[in-house]
Parts: sequence; C-alpha cells; structure tokens
Amino acid sequence: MRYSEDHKAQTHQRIIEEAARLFRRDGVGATGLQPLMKTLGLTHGGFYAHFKSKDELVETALRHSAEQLAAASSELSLAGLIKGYLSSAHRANPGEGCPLPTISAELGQRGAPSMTTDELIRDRLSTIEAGLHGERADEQSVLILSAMVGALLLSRSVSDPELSDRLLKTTRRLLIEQNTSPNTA
Amino acid sequence: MRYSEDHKAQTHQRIIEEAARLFRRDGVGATGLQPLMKTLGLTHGGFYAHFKSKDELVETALRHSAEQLAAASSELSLAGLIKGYLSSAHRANPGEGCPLPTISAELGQRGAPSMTTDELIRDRLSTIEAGLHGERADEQSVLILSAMVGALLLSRSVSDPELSDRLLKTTRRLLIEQNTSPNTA
DNA sequence: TGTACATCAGTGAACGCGCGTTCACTGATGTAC
DNA sequence: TGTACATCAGTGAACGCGCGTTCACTGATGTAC
Repeated sequence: MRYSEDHKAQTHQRIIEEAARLFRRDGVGATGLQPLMKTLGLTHGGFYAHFKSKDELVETALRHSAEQLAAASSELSLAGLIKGYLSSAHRANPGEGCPLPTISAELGQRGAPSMTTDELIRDRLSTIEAGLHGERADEQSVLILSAMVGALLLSRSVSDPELSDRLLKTTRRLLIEQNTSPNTA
Repeated sequence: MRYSEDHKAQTHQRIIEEAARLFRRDGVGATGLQPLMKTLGLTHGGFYAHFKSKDELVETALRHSAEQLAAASSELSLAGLIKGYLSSAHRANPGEGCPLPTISAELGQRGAPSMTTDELIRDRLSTIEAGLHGERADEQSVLILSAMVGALLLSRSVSDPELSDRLLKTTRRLLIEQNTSPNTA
C-alpha cells in the first residue's frame, strides 16, 4: 500500500519518539524492536525501511532526546532548571526526561560512546554556566551538572522513598542556595 | 567428582567475584552466565549448584562490591576518598570500582531495586559525613556523593578525552576545595 | 586393610524464548498513456 | 476519462544466535563395613 506524501516521514518520527521514550525508561538493551514497532501498530520488518540498524536508531533517538530537553529548558533561570531537573516529576518519568542518568552508563559500557553524549553535556554545561555569576562559572557548572545527574540517578535507584526524597530534595536545595542569588530564584 | 571440603565454597566465591567484576564493567544484562562460567573454567550448568537464579547472583555480587568498596575506603580521609573516587584509575576500571555509576540505572530500570543499593548509599553518606566539619554535614554529604557519582558516570560516557578529564578533575578539585580544610587534605 | 556404596560439584545436551536482521511478498496509490 | 503499470511502506515468516534454566548423567572422593 502506498501512503500519502508525508506518511513515511510521520512514521519515521513516531518511531524516533517512541524509541527515545522506551530507551530512557527501560534501557537500550531491554528495549526490543519488535515490541517497539508493535506499540506503534506496525510490524517489526518495516523497521528497516526507516533505519539501517538498531544502533542508528539509538543514535537518532538520543539526539532527539537531547534536542527536546534543550528546547524545554532554554527559557528557564538556573534555579528553575535545577528545580525541574531535581523534581519528583522528573524522577517519576525517566522516559520523558534527561537521557544522561538513564542510558549514558549503558552507552559507555557498549564501547561505542557517541559524540551526541558529548554535545549534550557541553550544551548543558553552557546553559548552566550562563546562569552563574561568579568568576569560576565554567568550573562550577561541571559540579552542578554532575550533582544533578548523580542525584537523579541515585534517587531512582533506591527502594526507600524517604531516602530517595532526601537525595533529590537536599541536592536541589543546596545547589540552589549555593549557586543562585535569592532574588533571581 | 567430589572435591575437597572447601572446594565448593571457593568456587562459590570465585563466581561472585567474577560476576561483581563483569556486572560493573559490562552491565548486568550484557553479562551472560555462560561466558561468566567459562571464564572460570567451568560449564554453565553447574551455576545452579551455587545460586537459585541470575537475580540471586546479581544481589550477592552487588553486596560483595559494596563490602569490598567499604573496606577499601574505610581508612581514607575525605579528601583521599574524593581523590580516589574521581581518579583516572577509577574511571578506567569500572569492574573494580563503585557499582553506583555502572549498574544502579539498570537495577532501577529492572523494576526490582534492592535494599542493597540503599545500604550502600547510606554507608557512603555516613563515611562522607564523618569527614565533614560544618553544621550541615548531613546535607552536604548528599551533594558530595551525588557529584562524585555523576561526574564519574559522565566522564566514562563521553568520547572526547579532554571533556572527560575536565568533568573528572574539575569536580574533584571543587569538591576538595569546598569541603576540606587545606591542612587535612 | 580392602571393598562396596553414597555423595554431589560439575558436565553438557536440550528446553523455549526473544533478539536483530533479511527477504519475498502485498496492495493502495500515483503516474503515464 | 479510463486503463496499465510502477512505486514502495509495510507484512510476516524465517534466519542464526545467545539467553536463563533444567536435567540425566559422571566420576573422584569420603564413609561404612
């Protein structure tokens, strides 16, 4: 069956979006192409009309996640960025959130670290740095990003909800106190 | 064949140690029981004389990693702990290092977060807190642990060695500067 | 001391399963005449 | 305007593979007599 002009482009985009969600929520290795395509109401064979391999989809989906996140946080103040990143909502929805705590370990272990991770991290560092005032903003931005990623990762890995809250909220409060002036928060 | 008295206990321990290494280096999902047993010069069927399931081994190996790490860092000052954690050696050898940056995301995604992760995190927080002097040592310890885990994770996920170094070394320097007095470092 | 038997860590084939990937095919639509 | 043909996104069976797990078996050693 032949479809309307932009039908393929739409399907292509739907695959990327669903993959970006599942890769972050369940992990890359734990996400099969067959279940992924089924979720979209398609059969798995058709996947290869859109992507050369699963690896190519991983790369594309990671880039999509990065762009989506960049767009969502571009208007925020530094305090707003930290609040959103270290929020219960972000913790509860890894599929819609930052890919760094969820899939960067796996990508590193795969032995094929992509440039996209580098770009994502550099972007994040620039955004944070732009919201800082001190002399060593470039250095402090590294500490802030590391703490945000680490705190979110740990808060999701823990089974005790109180410990999870403590990790998330304490990091959030200290980062805001130590890096933003009260009136701009 | 029947072996000497403690032979089984020795094999049991060898499985745990190799698993702890491979789970951290390659990930839990990417580590098969068949290759694991082969590495030890055994066949895969014998695995079930030692463990009920792979999940049980995961739990046991994680606990082993945690205890090993606790022992290795018990004598260190806070500055020493931070230096060792955010060192090139630790970055280069995930199999011998902290399990938090390597497998906690995967354990969280599996949906079966274990109490062992909680214990490991609480232990680490206590150790860090004991090395701090200010009033809010309990809060600051959370920030420090988050930053250490995040920085190590990111430094391993990146493809540009310069960016990796920047993440590792900047976080190390700032954490030490901001949390230890010069004479005790 | 010598022999028969019990033990059980480890063997290796087999199980069903889901994985990523390939490929001959389908059939609705667009194009050519 | 009506018909023949080309296109190609999507179908679904099949491929080899490695996974976790099961199980009947092996055979060196310890124990019982």
